[in-house]
Amino acid sequence: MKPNATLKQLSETLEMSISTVSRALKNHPDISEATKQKVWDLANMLEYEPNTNAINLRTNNSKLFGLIVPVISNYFYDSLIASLEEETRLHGYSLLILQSGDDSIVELNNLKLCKQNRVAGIFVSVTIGTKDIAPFLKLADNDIPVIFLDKVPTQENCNKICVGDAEAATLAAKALIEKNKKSVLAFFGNKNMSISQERLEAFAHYFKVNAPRVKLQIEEAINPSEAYNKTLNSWKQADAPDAIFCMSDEILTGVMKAMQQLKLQIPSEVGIIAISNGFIPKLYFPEITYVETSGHKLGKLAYTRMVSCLAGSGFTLNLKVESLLVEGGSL
Amino acid sequence: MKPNATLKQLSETLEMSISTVSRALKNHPDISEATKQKVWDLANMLEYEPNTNAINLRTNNSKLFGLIVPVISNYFYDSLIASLEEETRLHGYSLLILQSGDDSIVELNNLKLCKQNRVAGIFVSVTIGTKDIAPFLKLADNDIPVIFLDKVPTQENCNKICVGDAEAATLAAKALIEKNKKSVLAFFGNKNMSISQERLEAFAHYFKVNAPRVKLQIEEAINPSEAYNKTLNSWKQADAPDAIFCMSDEILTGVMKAMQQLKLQIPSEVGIIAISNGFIPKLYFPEITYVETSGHKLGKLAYTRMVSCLAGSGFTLNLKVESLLVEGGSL
DNA sequence: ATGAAAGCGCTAACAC
DNA sequence: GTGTTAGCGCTTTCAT
Repeated sequence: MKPNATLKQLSETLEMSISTVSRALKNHPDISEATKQKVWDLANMLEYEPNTNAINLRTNNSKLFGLIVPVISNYFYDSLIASLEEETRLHGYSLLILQSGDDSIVELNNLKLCKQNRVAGIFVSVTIGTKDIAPFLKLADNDIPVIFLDKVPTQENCNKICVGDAEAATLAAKALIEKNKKSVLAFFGNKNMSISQERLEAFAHYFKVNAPRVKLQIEEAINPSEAYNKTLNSWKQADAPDAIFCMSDEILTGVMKAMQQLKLQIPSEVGIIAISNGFIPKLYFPEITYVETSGHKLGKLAYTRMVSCLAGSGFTLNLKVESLLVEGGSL
Repeated sequence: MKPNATLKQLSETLEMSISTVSRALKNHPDISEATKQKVWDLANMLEYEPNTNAINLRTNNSKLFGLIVPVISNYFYDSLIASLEEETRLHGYSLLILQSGDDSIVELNNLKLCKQNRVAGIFVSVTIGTKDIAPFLKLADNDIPVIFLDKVPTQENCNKICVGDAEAATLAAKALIEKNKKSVLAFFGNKNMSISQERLEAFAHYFKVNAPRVKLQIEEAINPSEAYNKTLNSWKQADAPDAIFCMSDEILTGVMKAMQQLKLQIPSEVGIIAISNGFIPKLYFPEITYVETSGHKLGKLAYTRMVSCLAGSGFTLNLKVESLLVEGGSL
């Protein structure tokens, strides 16, 4: 067990003061080239690595962000996380990633962990059961920015970055109408989630205004198998739909499984469109037409917003990442 | 900007010494109940949170592990990471997750970050280009265990946890033979990766020994579209295979896209079997039969091994997570 | 150009 | 049962 090298150790063997060594290592202009050289040589030889804990303690700030998400392994979050991790790392920060498992108690514990680690800022995608966001907002007192991502609270006075739910749903509705679909089976997720509500409202509204005669069958599907079963049921009825809209990848997978079972031809017998991150739609033939809601873009945007907040942006902002239609061959 | 509460602050307003406060907060038996009560009350009121940096500095150890992976967003890693994060967190540790982007320079930088943060141990899945693992092995000098995961180096003298490549491939081969398949198209990934080599070798060997008359067509597919194209090509030939083996999810997605395009009936016209984490196979109808290589199990096993190492297990170990056949309806 | 010294927040050995 | 003290590794002000 060889302990890590320290400034003290370097200073002793070099017979210099700790401050000189410290300055040399950060290329302080006051230090002579000769001294720097000696210091660097020994530091390299001993594989000196500065102790982040000591630095953070001394300087009272850290290059660490916290990220709290319901779960890492998910159609959407994995790309969001990947993007956020990369963005922070490339800017000299690290990311402490914590899963809440969609449990608000765990979420609060994770928040505590972030505080104890004196993170410089927090990104959080709240659980479905998070009612009280006061614990998060209180961080503002300590100048710790909090950026809510994707699953955001309904309150107004906070920084939020989300997918443009209404915009995405509207784009999908528009595409369906343009393809002249007459009977659309539309799946939305858990009714209690704002994401479902907003997508549903915008979707239904667009049809009402622009194509009131299209038959709209709205269904709730809280998981793939529910989407699967409800799709199969629809084809047991007399008048099957000529298009299906899937609010999420989760739903899309269930629907597509049913499509395969029913051996339906896409798009000739039935058109499919989804709102998605883009990975799942590309698994099928033909590839599914989808409105992209990019986790990657969301991560980048969130980081940018964090930087502004750190720089002292006083107000709160509600940002949306733009959606766009990606044509597959399914509609 | 309200700074965080400190022991000093508490001790001053309570007119006690810092050590008393510190002891009270950790329920040291020496401290009277009355004192503890007072301390806790104030601590709660002021939302005192111990400063992890100070603790780590003082105690010279941290409750932090590092995890270095090529990429977070991946068929396999996301579940591995999720499992590892959960496991560590439930045991009081945090996980610093770093992506190398499959770049060995970045990987080395990430390693440095881990050192600077004085992590208690490191999990790493090396990049495809990582030749020299000396920088990792050197951590043993500092009593920092290193556990290689999944993508492991070929050297022997290190702790490795991987999927049982040979076992998984053998199980798949066995299943194909039992189903009496006569002509198998088998896809393997990048030939330079040990994972491909080991799976291929075991697979081919099992056929050679147990069913030498089965026609085996071995193909390399380094991404989904290559698997897709080569599958399409196979059906342009006169004698199409009666089964396809996919070494990975990545390959499976390409193959299945081709299946849909060719409108082949599974399993009547062609049987499919894959080695997979389990998510992708369940997207299709019928669900794909696969040999499970679980990222979840791998994560748990890795954590367990880390604990042993921390407890002083001197030797190195090469552990494999068991594979098992999961029957879908595709074979 | 270099050094001395204080102090970040905390723990723990040693007093009493 | 509580207080005193030293020190973890580092930065930074103030001297020289």
